[in-house]
Amino acid sequence: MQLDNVFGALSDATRRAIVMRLCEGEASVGELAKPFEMALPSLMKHIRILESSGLVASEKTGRVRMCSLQTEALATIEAWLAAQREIWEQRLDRLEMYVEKLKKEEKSNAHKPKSK
Amino acid sequence: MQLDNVFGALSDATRRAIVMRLCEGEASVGELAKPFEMALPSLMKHIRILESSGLVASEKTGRVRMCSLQTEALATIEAWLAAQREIWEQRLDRLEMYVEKLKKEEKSNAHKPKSK
DNA sequence: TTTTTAGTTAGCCATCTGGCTAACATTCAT
DNA sequence: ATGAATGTTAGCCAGATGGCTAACTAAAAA
Repeated sequence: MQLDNVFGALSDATRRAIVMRLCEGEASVGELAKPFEMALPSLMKHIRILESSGLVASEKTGRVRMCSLQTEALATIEAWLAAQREIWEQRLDRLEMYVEKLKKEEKSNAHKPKSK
Repeated sequence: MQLDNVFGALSDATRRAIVMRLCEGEASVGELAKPFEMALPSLMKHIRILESSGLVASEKTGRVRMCSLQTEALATIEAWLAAQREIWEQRLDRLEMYVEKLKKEEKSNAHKPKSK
C-alpha cells in the first residue's frame, strides 16, 4: 500500500531531513548531500526510497538531478491521521456524554434512599 | 529519535490496523489478534513495536493484557507534518506574491517600448 | 581534448524485520 | 487438582535496510 511506503520513508531521520530541506524548495542531489557525512551512493538510496514512496520527484537535466517535494504524499498521511483522530475523538465525546448522564442521574437520586 | 519509531511503527499495515482498532477503545491481545491470520507471537511482536514507539500502552491483569492507544504519539507526528506544511506553504505564498509583483510590473510597462 | 563535476552502478556487509513453530507460564473455570 | 484459556519466551529463517568502497558514465569547463 501507499501508506506503508510513505510512513516507511519518513521513519528515517536522514530522509526526514531531506524532506524538510525540500519544503523550502527544489534542490539538486549534491545540494541535498552537503549537510550529511554520508557517501553519495548511500544518500542516493535515500532519495530513491523517497521517490518510490511518492514523497519526492526528480528530473535530470544535463548532469544535474533536481529533486522536489510532492506534497500530496504528505497530505495522504495527514488524511490518515485526521481520520483516526476523528474516530477516537468521537469515542471520547460519547464517553463524556455518558459521564454527564451519570452525574445527572446521581443528582436526581440524591433524595431517595440508598438502593444498596 | 521518537519520530523514527512512530513513523516506523505506522509503516506496517498490520500495525496501522491495530492502531485503528484501538482508536475505538481498549482491547485485549486476543481481541486484537482475531482479525488477523497471523500466529499470536507474530502479532505480539507488532504490539511490542507499537509499545516501544509510544503509540500503545498495555497492562496485564490476571491473564489478560489490555492495550490502549496513546494519542500523544500520534499528535507528535501530526505536529511534525503541520510544521513541514507551514514551511512549504509559506514558500508557496512568497512565490505567489512574487508572481503578482511580476504581473503588476508588466502591466505598468505595457506602454513603454520593448527593451529587448 | 583533457579534466573536473555530478551522478550512477555494482557489490559487500552487519543488522533489523516480519513471519513461523515449539515449548513454557500463569490464571481461571470445572 | 486438572484442564482450558491467554499470553510469553526462545529460536529459526528469508528478505529488506542502511551503510560502505570501487569503478564507471556523461556533461561542462578549462
